[in-house]
Amino acid sequence: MFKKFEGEFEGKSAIYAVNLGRYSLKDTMECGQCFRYERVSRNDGTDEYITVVGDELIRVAQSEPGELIFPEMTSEVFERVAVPYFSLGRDLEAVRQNVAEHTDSEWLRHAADFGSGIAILSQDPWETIISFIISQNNNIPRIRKIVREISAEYGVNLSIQNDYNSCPLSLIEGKPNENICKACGRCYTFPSASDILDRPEGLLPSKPGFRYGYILDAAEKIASGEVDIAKIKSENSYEYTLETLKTIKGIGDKVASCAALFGFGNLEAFPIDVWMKRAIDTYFGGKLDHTALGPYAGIAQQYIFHYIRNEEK
DNA sequence: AAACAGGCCTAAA
DNA sequence: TTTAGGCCTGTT
Repeated sequence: MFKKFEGEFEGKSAIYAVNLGRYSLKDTMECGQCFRYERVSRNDGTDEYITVVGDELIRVAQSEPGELIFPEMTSEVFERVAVPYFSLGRDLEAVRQNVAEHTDSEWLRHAADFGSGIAILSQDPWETIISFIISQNNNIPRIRKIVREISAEYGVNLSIQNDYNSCPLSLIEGKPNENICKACGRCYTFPSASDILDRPEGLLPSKPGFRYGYILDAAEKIASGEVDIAKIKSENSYEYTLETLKTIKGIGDKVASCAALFGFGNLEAFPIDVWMKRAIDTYFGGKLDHTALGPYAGIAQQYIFHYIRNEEK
């Protein structure tokens, strides 16, 4: 189990989380499960990630194995936001082992070892739904751009509100500036469903294309309660999550299973996209029964995805 | 410049 | 029940 202690970082108070095993901040943030982070190179050669989780602007860096630093964070925010979001309580080695026990594939066991530093983030379900609607027939840089622009259009600028000096451009400019921040767009909260319904045309500048109607349908069904996020959570059933989400226009198996895995904590969810199809064809003889992979099948999916994208090439 | 990008919808067999 | 086109936009 990880340990927390309060310390200093660059002359300011910070939270340290240690004893995190093989936790890899880079692999966790960049394996494709989230779209709202910014990587900033620090003077000491390490990378810092800046992201917005709910109403909190989060800075985090990994300076050495098994240790994360959260600069300018209070203990309260750490416990309430960072621990669940970054899934710090999960024993990653136990997950890797569980996946290894559920497969005969030597290749998968190797991929699991390679990706054992990946943690599944606990992202906001609504934001996850919209993000993965946007992801369809799209590439990652553009997904990130659209999500960022929607946030800047509707959201609250936490950089200014909290008087942080932590957004990438403000570090250069000296302090947050409304105009610069609007152009940067990286420190804004994500809008609620009703924010979008109040002014749907605010989506247009980000050019979501044919996904525009899908986003609106999701906003309508969720704002009206026709799709009830709290109920999906309390049911805690992968099947129920999938079937409910798929009533939203523009959500099929792939998008629904991504939202289930990354937003609702259904760790047995196994999203199958073009990359997974290729991997299954190449390494599993064209068929893979993911239900046999156990309670962490979704993490096995991340191992596979991460491996083929980072090791093979 | 045609094809493709971490899909889904609709229409037609 | 399965299959083919089309779809916004941006990039190569």
